[in-house]
Amino acid sequence: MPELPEVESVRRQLAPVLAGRRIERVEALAQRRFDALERVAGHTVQGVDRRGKYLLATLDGGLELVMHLGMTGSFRVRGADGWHPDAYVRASFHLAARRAGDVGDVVDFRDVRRFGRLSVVAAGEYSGIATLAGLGPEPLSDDFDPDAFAAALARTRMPVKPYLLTQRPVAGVGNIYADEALWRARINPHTRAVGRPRAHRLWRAIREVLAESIAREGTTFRDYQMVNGQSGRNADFLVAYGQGGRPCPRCAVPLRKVVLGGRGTTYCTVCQRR
DNA sequence: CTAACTACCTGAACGC
DNA sequence: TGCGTTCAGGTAGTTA
Repeated sequence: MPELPEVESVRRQLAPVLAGRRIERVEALAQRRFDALERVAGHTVQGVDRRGKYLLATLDGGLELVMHLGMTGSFRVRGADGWHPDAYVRASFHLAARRAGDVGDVVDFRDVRRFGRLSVVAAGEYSGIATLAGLGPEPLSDDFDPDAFAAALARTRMPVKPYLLTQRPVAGVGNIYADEALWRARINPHTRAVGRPRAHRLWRAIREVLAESIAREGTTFRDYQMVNGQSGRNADFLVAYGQGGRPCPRCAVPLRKVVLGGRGTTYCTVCQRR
């Protein structure tokens, strides 16, 4: 489901729920993608940050809870916004009460397809999470440098779109925003040699499409929802992703949908020439 | 080390 | 209605 704008929207709602709270215990299914979750018990969340599509909760005692929503993951607070657990809750975090006498909240992790990941690691120790360890720069920070990005695109021999999806040249771009940014930058997704001028256009387009979507709290098609259960509002603004057959907003030629690197890919054959 | 495949899960939508 | 096929916003493991 979620790419950077969706994960950032979740982070903004999850951080105030978890920050400063002690996690008393976790109930979790024994799942391949859950690791050392029991270690969070008794630790207090100091803050919730984000890198790319990963949510990172810093805990006291030098621990860190790494969370990835996969395709269908979401967090909900039990009893809030009409949420009651269903058959797809895979883990539940029981938080200590804020004050003596209060009832502690329960944060549920719901994940239909079970591609989500929850791991407890020593703070900053990402060697067991290869994609996070090799993650590219944050696209909306000063660490995302246009010349370094151009150099990375020049180095690879992969087509540009699958390369973006590896998370190595830049963090947080998935299938939706790759199609949107390539359309905006007028770059064909199959291109293997992106020169400096086009790389700079793509650099800008990535920052624009992500920032615009964050402002609308992300793109909802089906599963993605925020901690309050609401949808993002960006779906109505997509011009490429999911728009195959519809006229290109720039040149009116029908957009083409193909499979590239195993992922559905939509682009304009006229204004995104090879 | 890179790049190409395949595997992991489940449900919704679609074709017959 | 029922059944089989395809697709889905993402990695992670294996192979060449």
